[in-house]
Amino acid sequence: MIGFTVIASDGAARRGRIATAHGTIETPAFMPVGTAATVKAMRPEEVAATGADIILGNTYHLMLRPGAERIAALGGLHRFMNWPHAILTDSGGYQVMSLSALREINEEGVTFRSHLDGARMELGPERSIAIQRLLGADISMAFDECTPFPATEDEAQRSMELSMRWAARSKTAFADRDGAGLFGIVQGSIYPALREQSAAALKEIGFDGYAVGGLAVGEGQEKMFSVLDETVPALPVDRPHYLMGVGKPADLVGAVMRGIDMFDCVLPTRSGRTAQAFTRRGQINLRNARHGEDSRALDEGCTCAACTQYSRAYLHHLVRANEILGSMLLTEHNLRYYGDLMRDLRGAIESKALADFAAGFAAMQAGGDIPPL
RNA sequence: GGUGGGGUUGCGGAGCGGUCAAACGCACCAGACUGUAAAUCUGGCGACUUCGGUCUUCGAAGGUUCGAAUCCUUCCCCCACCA
Repeated sequence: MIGFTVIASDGAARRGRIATAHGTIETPAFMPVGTAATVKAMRPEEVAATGADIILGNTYHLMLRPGAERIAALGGLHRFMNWPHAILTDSGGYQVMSLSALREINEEGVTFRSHLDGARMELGPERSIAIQRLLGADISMAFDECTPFPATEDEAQRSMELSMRWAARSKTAFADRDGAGLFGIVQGSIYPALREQSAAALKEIGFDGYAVGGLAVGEGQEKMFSVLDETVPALPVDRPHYLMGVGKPADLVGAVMRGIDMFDCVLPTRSGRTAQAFTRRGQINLRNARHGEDSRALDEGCTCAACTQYSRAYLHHLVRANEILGSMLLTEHNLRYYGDLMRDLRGAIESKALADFAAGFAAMQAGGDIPPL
């Protein structure tokens, strides 16, 4: 059981708090992704300093290496990776899609061939929940299939219904405890009727929070928003709403306005390693030659180390030279930018100024980067 | 001075009579990344182009041939070993 309190709202947007065994999560919240028990290129204290109250871990990756039992024996994931704050673990459902070439799916669950060494292993609702318990997750996710896109309505329905049966088994397998919760995941691709059925099925089972999955998989922002418009109102208002795997800054703003409270996405961390910076003026590729002699800050409105202590020219050099510090600084900046964006969204909701904030945000993003020197 | 090996599109390096504007790697110019098989992947990379082609390139200059980066001659450089 985890607590959730809505302390302010603005339109469909909510400003809330989630209470877990490892601290409070201020929502709307962005959760950096730490798949393999590390937010890549970042030390945990640096991750926390970007404003993150909670990060993600991954059932599939951690069961392969180093193994859930080993992590449990070493005191759990929080202690293992030295992250004292909250952790949400993904169930492995995303890997059902992303590793589709390496798995077979049936009613019972999924048989994976390890991407590391080819070994066969089974993962289903019961095992996934057990692993998340061993890891010590504050928020566990129901085992689901992230429906690929595009999917016909028939395919989406079969996939969603399987996920709903798995959701019920996940709930049964979950041992409720103080400060820890289990979230269900709405599927149904881009079909409103399926989304509605899925939400109803989950509500019937009863979860501590409700996630929207199977989005940002190629359908486009407009379609994603329209699915949210139809889906979020069908979710219990007194429980957190989590949009899985999303997204770009503009996706977050639009989704918050539609009632989403939590996000996770690899974009800020992965892009940090591929020279892409998210800034108040939009996306910037630090690899581009135009930054080579630019002594200005990456984002003049940002207080992170990359922006206050280093120039674009230096970041460009680090990236070109393939230096690890480049990945570190850009990841830190991206996470800080995401953290700042969420902080500002929370403030805007509190002061009922979200629409204005969103307009200002869009104008800044559309304005583009500062002109080259 | 002698013997041998070599000079290829920014660099390294294939090619050794036609299918060569010339493999591949790097560098360079861009693009993509959305519950992480990702410090990854994709495209471009002589010039011009009405996108079908046209033109100029493989140290230099001559030559052989229907045709030369590839064969011959001379010259200019480089490397290794021997004096």
